[in-house]
Amino acid sequence: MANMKQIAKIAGVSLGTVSHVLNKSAPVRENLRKRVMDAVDAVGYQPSQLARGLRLDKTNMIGMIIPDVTNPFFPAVVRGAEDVAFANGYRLILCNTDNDHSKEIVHLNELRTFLPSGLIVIPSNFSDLTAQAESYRKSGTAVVCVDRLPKGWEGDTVTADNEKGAYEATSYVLRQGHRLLAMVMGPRHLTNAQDRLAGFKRALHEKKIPIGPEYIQEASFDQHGGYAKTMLLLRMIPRPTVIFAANDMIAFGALLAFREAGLHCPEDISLIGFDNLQFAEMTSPPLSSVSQPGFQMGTTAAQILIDRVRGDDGPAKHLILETALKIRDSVAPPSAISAQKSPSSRRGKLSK
Amino acid sequence: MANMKQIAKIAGVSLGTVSHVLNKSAPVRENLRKRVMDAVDAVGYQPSQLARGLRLDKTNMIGMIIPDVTNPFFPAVVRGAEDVAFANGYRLILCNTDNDHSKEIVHLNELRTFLPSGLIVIPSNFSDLTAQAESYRKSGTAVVCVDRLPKGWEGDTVTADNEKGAYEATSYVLRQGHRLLAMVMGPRHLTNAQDRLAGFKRALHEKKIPIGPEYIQEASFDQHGGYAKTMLLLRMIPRPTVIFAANDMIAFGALLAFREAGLHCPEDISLIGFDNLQFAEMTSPPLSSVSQPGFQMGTTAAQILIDRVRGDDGPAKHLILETALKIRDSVAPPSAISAQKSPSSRRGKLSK
DNA sequence: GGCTTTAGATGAAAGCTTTCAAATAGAAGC
DNA sequence: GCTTCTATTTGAAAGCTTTCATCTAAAGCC
Repeated sequence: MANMKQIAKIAGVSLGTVSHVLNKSAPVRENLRKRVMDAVDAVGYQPSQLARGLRLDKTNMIGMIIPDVTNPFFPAVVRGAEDVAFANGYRLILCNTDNDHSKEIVHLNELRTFLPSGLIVIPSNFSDLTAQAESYRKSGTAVVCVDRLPKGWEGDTVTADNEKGAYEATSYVLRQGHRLLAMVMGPRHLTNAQDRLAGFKRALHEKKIPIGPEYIQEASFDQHGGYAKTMLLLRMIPRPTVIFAANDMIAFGALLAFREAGLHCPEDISLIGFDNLQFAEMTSPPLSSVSQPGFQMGTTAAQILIDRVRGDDGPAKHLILETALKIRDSVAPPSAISAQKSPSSRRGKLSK
Repeated sequence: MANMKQIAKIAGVSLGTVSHVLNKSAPVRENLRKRVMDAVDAVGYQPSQLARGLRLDKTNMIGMIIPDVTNPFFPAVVRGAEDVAFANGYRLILCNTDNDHSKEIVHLNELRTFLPSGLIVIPSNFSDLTAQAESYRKSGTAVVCVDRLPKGWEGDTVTADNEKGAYEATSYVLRQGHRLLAMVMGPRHLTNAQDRLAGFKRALHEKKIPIGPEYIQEASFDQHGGYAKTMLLLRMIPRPTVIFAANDMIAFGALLAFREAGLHCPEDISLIGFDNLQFAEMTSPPLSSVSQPGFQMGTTAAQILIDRVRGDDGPAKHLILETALKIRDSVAPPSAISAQKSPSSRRGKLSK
């Protein structure tokens, strides 16, 4: 591959001049400039990002650390980030942690040696990011945290309005007449799971609807967790008339559980999810869900990052993006249930 | 960040010795080795990948170029690749092309300047990869092509057995008694689309079932394409009794079209997909589909790449991974259709 | 004990860029 | 035409690693 030295030779100028032309770091007379550019075009020269990074103490790379690309919510975030990164000349190094904070640490340590301009992180469980980010920032690398926050985090964040989204979803099922709600929440130590729970509770509280702690089940944010905990909930007496799944994967698991229990949704039991994955509209029944702007979370995070790289050193930013309730067919008024299937004994409890 | 010079100073040895200890590139007496390692541990030294890459003319990065992470089939491939890459000390730079070959070229040109060890590419439409890869290989960078092949490609490949998978799916619907088949194929210029079409045709040919060209519709590999072309097929007379969708996204589009046309699947019309996406089991009805080992395609590609980097210079490898037919509920015998809904006039044509 | 051999350790160079101090060329002024 | 600036241009150094030719010191041999 061609290097600047060769360009300099072809153009008959010094190394420094080539650099100045390329970076506009000093005025260069037009004729020289042209000779340099011609040489660049002639050999298709492209500067070595490695040498550049080494010299500048910073590369055009952005480390993107996420739990798992295979989890359907994350690709949109990644894509959003890649889009604005790419548009601004940055490239993404993708790292999966599997939510394992020791794997996260490995990535964090290794990424440092690439001198990335910044890091976009969806923290793992029990993430140690706060401490690590400190040292990153010291060396001038921006870190922005997306979707959920590690303990003690005070830096830039981009999250969805989980609390409000959950509140609205819950209010919606309440308006549909449900009074016996259950939630399959995400892992308690995850801030987004906490916020969704908080929104759920606020809506209930506001309408003075009591809920027993056994109607709030914790599960991992996946189909398996959703299935298992829904099974549990279905056996409770009285059985809840609606389940709020803390994300769509959990909701899909719930749907599986419904199917296995011989319950029809929404006739026998209603369900509402969170994330509004692409497939929510394809399920049976189409799943009502709180839409979360994954792509936009990615673009926003990347944009903040790039602003930081370019010198913005204002106070920490905390962007909270709006959610939107997508109503489909998985929630029906509970009256339908009682009318159709519930034993009257349960109806009594329901109406209380 | 600490560098080797500091380690050398702390350990009281020369720069070269530190390097030899770290890389085991020369024997070093135990006491010195220990002093070096202690110093390394003390400051938490990690070698600069940039300087290393610059010196070695090769980094531990692998460029992964795909159409779009947001397309549900690709994350598994990415994840598979990342897993074995990571396990072997390599890192992935993720690039989305949106199937735009000019964007692909930009990535290809830029990635070069990182001196990656290799490239794993799912080529874009009309990809120029063949020419570019030539020049990459000249500079010692391995390139392996996944899922589909660009024109004239002769290097390493990892693909699914698209032809056989499609053949088996088609044979299956044939065994179910269908005689009036239609296919919504993928873009004709994509090798995987071609292969799936070929398998489809082979199965028909083998059973001597004729098919009019209008029953084979070309669509982009997405929901929108599937929807539009299915709508077209539904209007044909006679109407096909089963649609083979060249991938699950197309199948989801078809399902949407069915719904809109007021047709029930599989009672009124059967459907079979390809990819066996995670969500195929959640659709209504659960979608029968040809399972493609996306994750394994990723791991295999990365493994081949790493073997190449480590010196394997044997002839080009062409790995073809097995597919498996996942039978769910979207295909039923056509008799049910005729019995239930078809006007008798159509039944006559069907039986021909 | 003196000399050869060899294992081990060292310092410098190279890989490619940016930047800074220093040098040069051209222009302006008289 | 010569001096003094100013506007450009230049060459070298630095950033961090690996590697190679050299050098040192210890071991082996007679």
